[in-house]
Amino acid sequence: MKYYRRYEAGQVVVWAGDRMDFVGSVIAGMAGLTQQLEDGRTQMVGLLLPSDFLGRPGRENAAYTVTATSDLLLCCFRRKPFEKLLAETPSVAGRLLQMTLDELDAARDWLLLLGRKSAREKIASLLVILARREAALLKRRPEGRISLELPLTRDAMADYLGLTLETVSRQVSALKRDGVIELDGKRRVIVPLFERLVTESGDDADGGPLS
Amino acid sequence: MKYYRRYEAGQVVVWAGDRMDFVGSVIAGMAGLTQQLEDGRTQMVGLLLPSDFLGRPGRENAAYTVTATSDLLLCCFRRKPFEKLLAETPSVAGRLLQMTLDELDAARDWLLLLGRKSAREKIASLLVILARREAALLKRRPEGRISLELPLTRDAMADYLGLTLETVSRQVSALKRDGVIELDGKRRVIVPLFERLVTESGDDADGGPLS
DNA sequence: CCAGGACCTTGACACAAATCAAATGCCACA
DNA sequence: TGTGGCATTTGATTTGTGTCAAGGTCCTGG
Repeated sequence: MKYYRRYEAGQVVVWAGDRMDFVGSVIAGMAGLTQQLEDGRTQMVGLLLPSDFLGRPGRENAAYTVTATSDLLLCCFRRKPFEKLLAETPSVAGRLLQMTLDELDAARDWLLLLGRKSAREKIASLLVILARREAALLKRRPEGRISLELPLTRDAMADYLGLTLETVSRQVSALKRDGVIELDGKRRVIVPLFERLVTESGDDADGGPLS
Repeated sequence: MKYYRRYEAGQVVVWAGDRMDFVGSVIAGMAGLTQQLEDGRTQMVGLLLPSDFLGRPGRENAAYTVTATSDLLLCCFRRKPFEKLLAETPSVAGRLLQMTLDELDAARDWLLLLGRKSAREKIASLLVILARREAALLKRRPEGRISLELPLTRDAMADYLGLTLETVSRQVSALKRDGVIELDGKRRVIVPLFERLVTESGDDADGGPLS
């Protein structure tokens, strides 16, 4: 009933509209949920990091295209048995409800970002979120000097932030020039002072309790 | 345990951060969930229409400010008893999970709108959504000539669409000039051909099954 | 009937980000 | 050691939307 699936960076896990008869959760790596208009404009609408849930119980066909943005390891269950488990085990249903509500909150924060933030604030916000997510797995809170993995191409970042890849590149360069971040290769970012990055992100919320 | 609350257009139901010890569902009217950056930039992150659920079980304090955008009638339950009911009645929990998943899908469609659509497409999309929601309550599918209520000020529309109220006004005028819509007063919109409006909205999806 | 205010529309101009176009760096592989 | 391919950076220019400002419409209450 439980099994693993592995994908390389760039591989598609499922296409929007295709039948999907498993659900799963991310063990390692990162995946993006993507929507498109017919003329090709693309928006990433979800970022799946380790511990995130993939799939929707009670739905036959995937609503979004899921792509591995880095090498990805999923822990999967066949959908039907999982739905049975869900119906029979209130604690599992309750857990899934809480996770879904958290995702909804995250999506709503993202609405604020897409609707009202400048390009520079968007980039800073993305880095803040990745840092917080990474720290949360270790039950820590990011502060001071930190280093973080950026398992996304400029293009994927642009799709996530509602920008073009040129604008992403320019703003990353600008943040580097202003000393907010340093780059170690293309995919590792050093943040000399996390609090500075949070200021640049526009929202001064402290990231909430460590739940 | 169950009771009603009534609000006038413009009234605040709860402020973000305030204690909220009830949950509820919308009977009539419309409400908006709103987020803000400290410098005052505002983004509406949810639109509550009749049948929508308000509040989050297991959370003491409201995450968003809720404002009635038109006269509003809520059916409310005290939060604690509701949480007890939720824990004891799997069918209620299941129903709430489905509703939350639907809201998440709606939020994700909204991400695409905010990230990638032009101002004109945003306005058209909002009208399409309102028309579909109104029709769905009557188990119908909008087509041909339709008329719909617009229980939002230009300012609220701007907050929802990630635009300024001036741009909203200009684009509404442009859609009228191009014959896509007609106005009957400030708050009632006639759509001579719904399919045309859908084309203007950018996504050619047919709105899915009538579920 | 007029005054005041809330909401909306329109115009002129500014600016952030998109678009179009090269150039550069980097890595795998012959 | 070179070569081709790909992601990224940088530059020049355009454009859609924001900003600032003025004027209009409609409703309410004196």
